[in-house]
Amino acid sequence: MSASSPDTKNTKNTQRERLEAKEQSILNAATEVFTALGVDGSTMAEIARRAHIAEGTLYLYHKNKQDLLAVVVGNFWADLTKGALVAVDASLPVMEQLEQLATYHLKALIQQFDMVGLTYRARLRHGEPEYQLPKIREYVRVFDQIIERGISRQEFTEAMPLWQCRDVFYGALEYSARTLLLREAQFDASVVNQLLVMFHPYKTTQTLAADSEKNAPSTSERLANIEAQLALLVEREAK
Amino acid sequence: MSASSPDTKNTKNTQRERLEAKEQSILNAATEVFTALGVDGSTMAEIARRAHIAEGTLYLYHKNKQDLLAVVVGNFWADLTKGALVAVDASLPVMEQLEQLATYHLKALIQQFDMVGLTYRARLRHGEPEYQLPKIREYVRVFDQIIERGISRQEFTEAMPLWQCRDVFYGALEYSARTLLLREAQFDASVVNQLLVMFHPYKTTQTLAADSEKNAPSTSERLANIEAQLALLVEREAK
DNA sequence: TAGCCATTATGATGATAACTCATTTATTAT
DNA sequence: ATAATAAATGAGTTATCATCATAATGGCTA
Repeated sequence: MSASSPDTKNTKNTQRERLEAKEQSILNAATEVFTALGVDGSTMAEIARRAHIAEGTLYLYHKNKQDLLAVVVGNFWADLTKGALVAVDASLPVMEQLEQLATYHLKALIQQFDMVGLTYRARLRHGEPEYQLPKIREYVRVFDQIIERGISRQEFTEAMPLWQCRDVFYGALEYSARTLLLREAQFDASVVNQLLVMFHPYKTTQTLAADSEKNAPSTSERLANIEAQLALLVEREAK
Repeated sequence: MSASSPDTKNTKNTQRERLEAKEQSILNAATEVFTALGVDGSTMAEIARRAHIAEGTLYLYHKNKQDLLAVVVGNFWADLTKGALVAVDASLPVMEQLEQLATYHLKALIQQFDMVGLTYRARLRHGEPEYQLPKIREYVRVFDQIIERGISRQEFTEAMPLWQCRDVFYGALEYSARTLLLREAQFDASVVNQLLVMFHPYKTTQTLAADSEKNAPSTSERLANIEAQLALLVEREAK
C-alpha cells in the first residue's frame, strides 16, 4: 500500500505539498529578515535569497512587501493565541486567569519585542485609518472571554466597559515590556501583580466576601468598588 | 541709528533670521506631509516643494529623512510638554492633577493620533535597540513630578514603583485613544475616570482620612450614604 | 513513453525616490 | 568694488520595489 500512494507518506511529493513547503520557507525567511533587519533594512532580494528562490517568485506568493509583512505578523499573533489558550486555565477564578494571561503576554512580548514594532508597521495600510489586523482581534478575544466568564460567574462587575479593561490591560503590559527591555531587565512578576491589584476594585462583593474568609477586604477597596459603580451609573443617568 | 542697523527691527533681515525662518518652513512642510501621507508615502521632493526650496537644500538642514522625521516628532512632544504644564495645577490634590493630565493627554492623542504612528517610526534608529526620544522623556517627567509631589505630600504611597505607574497610565491612555478613534468616537471622560479609580488603592490612608473629614461623618457613614445613592440609581436604571 | 498544456519560476528591466556633489548664487568683509 | 565665504541648486548616482516576457517544470492523455 505504501507503493501505491507515494504521495501520502513522503513530504514534498505532490505539487501541493511542494508549494506549501515553499510558502513556509518564504515565511520563515521573511520572519528572520524582518526581525533581524527591521522593515526598512530588509530587502525583497535578501528574503528571496534566504528562501532559495528568485526575487520574482516572491511576488507569486505575496502581492508586495507590505502584504508579506502582514502575513508574517498575522502568523505571530495566531501562534500567540494558541499559546494563550493553553496558558490560561478557564476553571480557575477570574483573577487567576488574568494573572496567567498577563504573565504569558508579558513574557511573550519581552522575548519577541521586534514583533511589536513589525505589528505597528503592518497596521499602516496606505489608506489612512489605522486598520486592525484580524489575527490580533482573535488574540484579544482570549482576554474578553475571561472577563465575560467572570461576569457570568458573578466574580467580576460590569462597572468598567470591557473595552476599557482591555486597553488598560494590554496598554500597560506593552509599555511595561518596552520599559523592561530598555533597562535590559528580565520578566518581572511585580508588573503583573500590581496590574492585578488595580483590577481589584472591579471584583464583585461576592468574590470579596469569599476572599474575606482569608483576610478582611480593605475599606478602600470597597469604597473604590462602589465609587466605580456609582460613577458609571451617574454617567449613564446623565443622558 | 535706524539706518545703521536695519537688521534689528524687521523680521527676516539678518541671515540668522532668514535661516531660522527657512528651517521653520521646512519643519512645517515636513509635518504637513508626514501626517497627511505617512512616512512611506512622503517624499523628500514633496517636502522640498512645499517648503519652496530645492531638494538638495533639505540636506543642508537635515542629514536624511529619518533625521527630519525625528525633529518633527521631537517638536510635537516638546509642544505637548508645554501644554501639559499649563493644563496641570500643581497646587491641587494629586488625584486631581492626574485627572487633568490624563484628560489633556487623551484629548491630544485623539486630536493628533498620526503623531503617535510617526513617533513609532522615529524611534527606530537602524541600530536596533529601540531608542527613546529625549523630548518624550521630558514629557513623561510631567507625570513623574506629579507622583513625586504626591509622595512627598504623603497623598500617594510608594507601593507601586514610579515606572510601573507611568506605564499603566500612558499605556492605557494610548490604547484607549486608538480604540476611540477606531470607533470614530470623541473624547470620553469615563476613560479617564475609570483609570483614576484604578489608582485609588495607592492613595495614602492619610488622604483617605482627609477625604472623609470634609463630610465629617465616619467612613462607615460615608459608605452607607454612597450605598444608598447607588441603590437609588440602580433602581432608576432598571426601567 | 512521448508530447502537449497549464502551472510555476526566473532575472533582466523599468520606475521611483533617497541622497550626493560640482556648480551657481547670495552675502559678508575688506 | 572685489574677494572670500556661505548657502542653494538640480542633474546625476545608486538602491530597491515591482513587473513581465520568457523559460522550465510536471501532470496528463494517447
